[in-house]
Formats: sequence, structure tokens, C-alpha cells
Amino acid sequence: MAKGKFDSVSDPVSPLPRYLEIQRDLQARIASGQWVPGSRVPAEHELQAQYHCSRMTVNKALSALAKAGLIIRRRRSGSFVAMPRSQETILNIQDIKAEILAKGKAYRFEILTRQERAMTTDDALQLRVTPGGQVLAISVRHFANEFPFVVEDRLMNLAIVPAARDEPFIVSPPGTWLLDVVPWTNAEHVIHAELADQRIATLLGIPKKSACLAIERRTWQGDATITWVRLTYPGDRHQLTSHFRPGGPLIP
Amino acid sequence: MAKGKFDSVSDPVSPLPRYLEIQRDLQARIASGQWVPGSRVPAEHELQAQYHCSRMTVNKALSALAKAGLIIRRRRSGSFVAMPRSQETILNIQDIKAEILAKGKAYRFEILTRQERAMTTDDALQLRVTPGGQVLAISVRHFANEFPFVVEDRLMNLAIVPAARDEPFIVSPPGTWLLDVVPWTNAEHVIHAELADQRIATLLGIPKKSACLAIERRTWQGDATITWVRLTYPGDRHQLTSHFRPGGPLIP
DNA sequence: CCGGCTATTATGTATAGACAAATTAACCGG
DNA sequence: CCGGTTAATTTGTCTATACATAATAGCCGG
Repeated sequence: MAKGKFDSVSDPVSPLPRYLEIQRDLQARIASGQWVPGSRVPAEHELQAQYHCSRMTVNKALSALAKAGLIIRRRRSGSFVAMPRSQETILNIQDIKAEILAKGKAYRFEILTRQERAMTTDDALQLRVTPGGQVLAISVRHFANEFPFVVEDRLMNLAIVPAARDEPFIVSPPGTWLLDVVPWTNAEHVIHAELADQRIATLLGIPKKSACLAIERRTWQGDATITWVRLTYPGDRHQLTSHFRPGGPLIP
Repeated sequence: MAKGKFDSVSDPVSPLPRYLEIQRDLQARIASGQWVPGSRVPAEHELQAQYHCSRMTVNKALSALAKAGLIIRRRRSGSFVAMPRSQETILNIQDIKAEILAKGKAYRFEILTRQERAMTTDDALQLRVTPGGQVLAISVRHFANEFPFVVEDRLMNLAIVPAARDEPFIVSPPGTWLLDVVPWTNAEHVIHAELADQRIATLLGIPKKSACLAIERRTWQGDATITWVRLTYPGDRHQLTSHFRPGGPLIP
């Protein structure tokens, strides 16, 4: 005999690892409706016999399906096809510089205003911290191919990011700089629509009272808020797009 | 001796499985910046010695970290702390009925229009399929506590969902019904801002030309488009919120 | 000095066996 | 028939080992 992996019975040379084969096979049965929600998935030892492999291999496939939320596993009871999940999608909000460059457009930005000040009540509210300390307030306009792309209004908590005080933000805009310099642990996004006021209209070069997409983001490091930012996009020119597959990271 | 699991050396009774302990420990070192991006993670056999366990256990922890994108693994080279990831967040777009009920408000809906027709060119474009076949076009208004909440304009591909033809949509609105009945494999979302036209303004009870948040969703089953839907929310009253932790599903 | 071969190394996948924990099912005494 | 104890089942975790695979490092001949 030559070599032949582990000499699996019926599959001489499989391009896909065994556990992924099993995983996809089970996933297909669930997606196709062959196994309806609530129905029982064969026990590990049964699948082991069916697929002619060890229990660990079956376990790896089943655990992945469980982590993806396609099945529910309970000791002694067995595994069951999960109920249809509420819709959930992965929205990729890139760093603005990366976002524009990814579209193959020329990127440029300009600092509109920059102010270092004692934290006001409003600042504290928006950062969701107790007042006190200093903040750096910065407004930036980003351009794609020399067209105004988005207006950024940002508050940075200088108690957490003192280095920002001495950063001129010449090569990188504040958002990109922060991403590179400060590790963050939590983020919150709020997306809504609003009408352009005079300032936004002028800065984006759009008519006053046209629709804008506003994204607000708060970023934390542990319990401390690092920064709050509000990005205002022209609503008709910008849109957020996302794709989603249930059992998301399963089929990479 | 009584029993004592596997008699691990220094940890008599651990409430957490070993691989999770290791995983969290490594994760903490990465998050804290102790291991900077690009730096090398000890090899499996080193960690095995450090944590006093088998290589498979270490492997499980490292594989999970790799899947979560915290480290990059390469054969022969070793494992390395990943570069800071582009911002990515999980946006939860619930089924409307569930969304309203979750807010503790009374839910009601009404069918505004319903038309079964041969697929028009526009329909085909929006469903992204080649023309031909029948579609069901439905408009629905959803209420929360008797206030207009969102307007839904939907196209359903009757070639894929013939059952919709005979469904009166009395107990459940089309979206909820579809979620319960039809398994889907892919979805695409597009979010943008726009101004309310006369119809939307009337239906939502808001001034004409006020800002609206529009969410369009296309849902597939394999290659076939099941449905296209456009949800129009009042921009000032509705917002999408999401939280995100890097290394998301790691800390359940 | 360059290009290709070989040895080494780290990860990837898989096996078989073992004990632990949880929960259901069966049983049995009152 | 009820309630509690015991047994059986299923998943969860872990070990030790083995071979596969990819990629680097080093060697060696031209």
C-alpha cells in the first residue's frame, strides 16, 4: 500500500476535511428543511457510525453548528434543530480612509475645527461619563475624489488618550489614528436618518433639508469611553450594504 | 484519593473548562496590549507545557482565537497576534413583529395593497432574477401602540414560495410568515436615508420631506431570490442600535 | 551566487479511549 | 398513585498519539 491518509472507507481522497464535510452535510439538511426546526439530530454515536469516523470528529462538526446557532445541544436529551433565528446581519463599518480607498477613489481630509477644552455637561453626556477632565473636540471633512464624502464630529477623552493632545492629525485622520494607536474593547453604533442643517448642507455640498444618514459610534476601553463620533453622510449618495449567511462563519 | 477530574496540577476545581481558561488568558494578553499586534504567540507545545495540558486542548483554544480573528495561524511559521481589525459590528435587524413586541408595545398590522401579477421588468430587477413567472406584491403598514411604525413594500417570488398565493396574512404579516415557513440561506441589506414622499408621509403620519430610514432586504434560497422588501421608518423616531466586542462570540 | 532539493518545524486533522456532568427514564417502596 | 432514588443515555471535556501538510531554513551542486 502507498500511503492513503487514514484509509477512510468510501472516500479515497477528500479535498475537504472530514469534519467540514459532515458539518456542511448536516447544515444542508437543516437549510433545505429536510430536518425541520425542533426535530432531533441523530446522536453522536449514530452519526459516527453513519459517517464512519470517530466521535470527536462528529463532535467538532456538531459543536460548530451549535456555536453558529443552527442546533441546540443538551446533555442526555440530544441535539435539536434550532428554531428559525431572528434576522441578524453583519454590518461592516470600515474606517473611512479604508472605505474610500477600497472604492478606488482618491482620499483626502481636512481638519475643520480643533478645540481642547474642559469637559462640558454635553460632552459628558455624549461620552456617557461623569463630568471632569479634558476633551479634544475635532471636526473633520473627508473627501473621495475631491468630493465631500462625510463630515466627522468627534470627542476624544483625553483622560484615556492623552497622546491625542500632541497629535497633529496630518497623515491620518483622528479615526484612523485612534484605530492604530488605542486598543478598544467595546463599541456601540446608532444609525438614523435626519435632515441636513445649514452647516452639514454647506460642508457636504447638498441642499439644506435633504436626507442624511447619521452614524454615531461610542468606543470603550473596558469601562472608560475613549471617543464619541458622529458621521454624517449624504443619504442619497451613501448606503450601508451587508451580506449575511445564517450560520455565518461556517462557510468561509 | 477521591476522584479529582484529571488531577490538573495547580487548579483543583476549575469552574471553567480548561480550553476556555487558556483562551481567555491569551485573549486578555492580546486585549491588554501585552502582546502587541504582529508579535508571536508561543507555539502549541510551549503553551502545552505552560498550562500543563495536552496539545489538543491548547489547539482548541488557539483555533477559536483564530476563528475569531484575534490571531493568525500559519503552518511552520507559528501563530501571531492579528493586526487591529477593521471595524465590524453586528447589527440585529429583528422581525418587525418581534421588534415591536420586544419593546413592550402592542402590535398590529394592516394589508394596504395586495396584487398577484406577472413579473414586470422592474420586479425582475429588484428581485435580481431573469423576468418570467409570477410575483406577489404586498404593502403592509405596521403599528406600535396604534402609531404607524413602518411601511413595508414587498415582492415575493411565487416560483419559490407558491404557498404565499393562498396565504391570507391575517395572523402573521408576510415577513413573519416567510421567516416561519421558508428556509433562507442568504440575505443582503442596504440601508440609506431618504425624504418621505407623499405616500410615505401620509401612511406614517409625518410631514412630507422629512427624513426616513430605508432598509432594503433581499433574501435568497441558494441562487433563487425569495423576496425583496423595503422598510421605511420615520428617521427621527427609529434608530438601529448595535453593540460589538472584538472577538465577538468568544465571551458568551 | 543562484536555484533547486531536503530536513525541520508548527500547525491541521483524525483516532480511540476515558471520565464528568446533566438530565431523562425506570423502578420501587410506601 | 406519588415521590424519591437509581440507572442509563447523551453530550462535554480531556488525553495521548499519529500522520498530513505547508512553509521555512539550510545545504549543496552547478
